[in-house]
Amino acid sequence: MEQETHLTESQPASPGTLRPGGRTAKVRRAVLDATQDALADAGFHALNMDRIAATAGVGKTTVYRRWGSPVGLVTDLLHDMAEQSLPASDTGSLAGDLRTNAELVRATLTDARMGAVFRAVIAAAACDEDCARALADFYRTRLGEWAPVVAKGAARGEIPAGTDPTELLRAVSAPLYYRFAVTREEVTADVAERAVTAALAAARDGVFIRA
Amino acid sequence: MEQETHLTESQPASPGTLRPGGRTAKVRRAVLDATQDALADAGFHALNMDRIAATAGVGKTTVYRRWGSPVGLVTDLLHDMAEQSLPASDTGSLAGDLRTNAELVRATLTDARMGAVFRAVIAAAACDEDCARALADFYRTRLGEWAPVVAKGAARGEIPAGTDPTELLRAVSAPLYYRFAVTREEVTADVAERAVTAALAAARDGVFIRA
DNA sequence: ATCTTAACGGAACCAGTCTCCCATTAAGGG
DNA sequence: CCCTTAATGGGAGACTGGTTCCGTTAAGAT
Repeated sequence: MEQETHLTESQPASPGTLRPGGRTAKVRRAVLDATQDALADAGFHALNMDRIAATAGVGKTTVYRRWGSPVGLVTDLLHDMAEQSLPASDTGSLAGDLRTNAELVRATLTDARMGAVFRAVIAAAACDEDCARALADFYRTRLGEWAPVVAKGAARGEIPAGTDPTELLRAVSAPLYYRFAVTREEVTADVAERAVTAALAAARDGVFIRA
Repeated sequence: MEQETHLTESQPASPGTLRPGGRTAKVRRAVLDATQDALADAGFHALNMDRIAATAGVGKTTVYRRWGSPVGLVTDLLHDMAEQSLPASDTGSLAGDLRTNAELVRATLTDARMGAVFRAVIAAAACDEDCARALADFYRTRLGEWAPVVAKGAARGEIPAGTDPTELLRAVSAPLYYRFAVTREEVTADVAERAVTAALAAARDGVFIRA
């Protein structure tokens, strides 16, 4: 809603888009870094615009003007995270690739810093629609990066043709995130392994064939 | 942390435990109802102790004293929700029972009121350890109620003996909650159906046999 | 090099939240 | 039925987080 506010005022565009040179970019970097730090060691509820401005070494007016609110910060952080994509693996077998994927997700969620960030992001998305959209985009991007892995597996005949790649990938991630965010159980290597095995078993049975 | 505060003071116990007669119980009921209403139509970020007190027709001091903070309210609401258990189904086949379970979860998450409550609860749990524990307890309870359904299915030979009941149930719920809380995709009947089919396929393959 | 103005930053200001104090009500025991 | 005291309730005051104003800095154009 802050976003809307200054758009409807006399401002021609949202700040940072018209003159995104050195200073503006530096400010954004500092603020997003500070945001991630804050989320990592205090969580979303403790996210405070004022403190972010202080640790980023930036005027708090700037933070309020450009991001508007704590969820605004998280939303932009999410956009930033979506931009820096990391490539999918290629172990030669679908099972191997999915195992790598699951292990990557597990490592991220288990990592003290990244785990806290993801927790915060999920909480923020539960509070705000814009943030929810950014989160959805983030995962759409991530799943899209891994989809070719599944397609190749299908081409090799490891799973039936017509299997929906992202559907299989979701099946791998779901048990990990479910434990991480909902039941708050520990996400062990065992859980990741079982997620892969289960998803593959279902895929072989043709459960994920696109309708 | 509020909880701790008045425990360490001169108070002998937390309020409401020593004299839980008519009034105290009535206050709790009113406050928890108001909390659920507030979560349903404004979300967790908008949860406000002051307003809760007003709509519950209760002094705000009472709300602060007994619950301390918004997460405190949600935590207690969660305990309350865990207490009112609803029984598992018995359609005669494991597939049927799991389908009922998945459909129940889907209906809950899709329902405007309950969906909002669950979203809020997940957000709150991401912010606070006590609340996280309460959430974990809630699901431990729920899964425990449905475990017999799986055991009976195993006894009937629909899935291998030694299958971990709650593990199978988690596999059914995970894709629904993953979409609901993480990727924020729509939780359709189709998704629920596929979750059941996939979980069953994996179970038949012995993926969920207890180590 | 100079100019225009987008974007930043400091400080005062305002508002909504929480806390504390003390009077009032009623639960549970005799 | 009465007494003790747990628990509630109203209101004043403090505090923190957010907003606005206006002067300053430097990006991008000429």
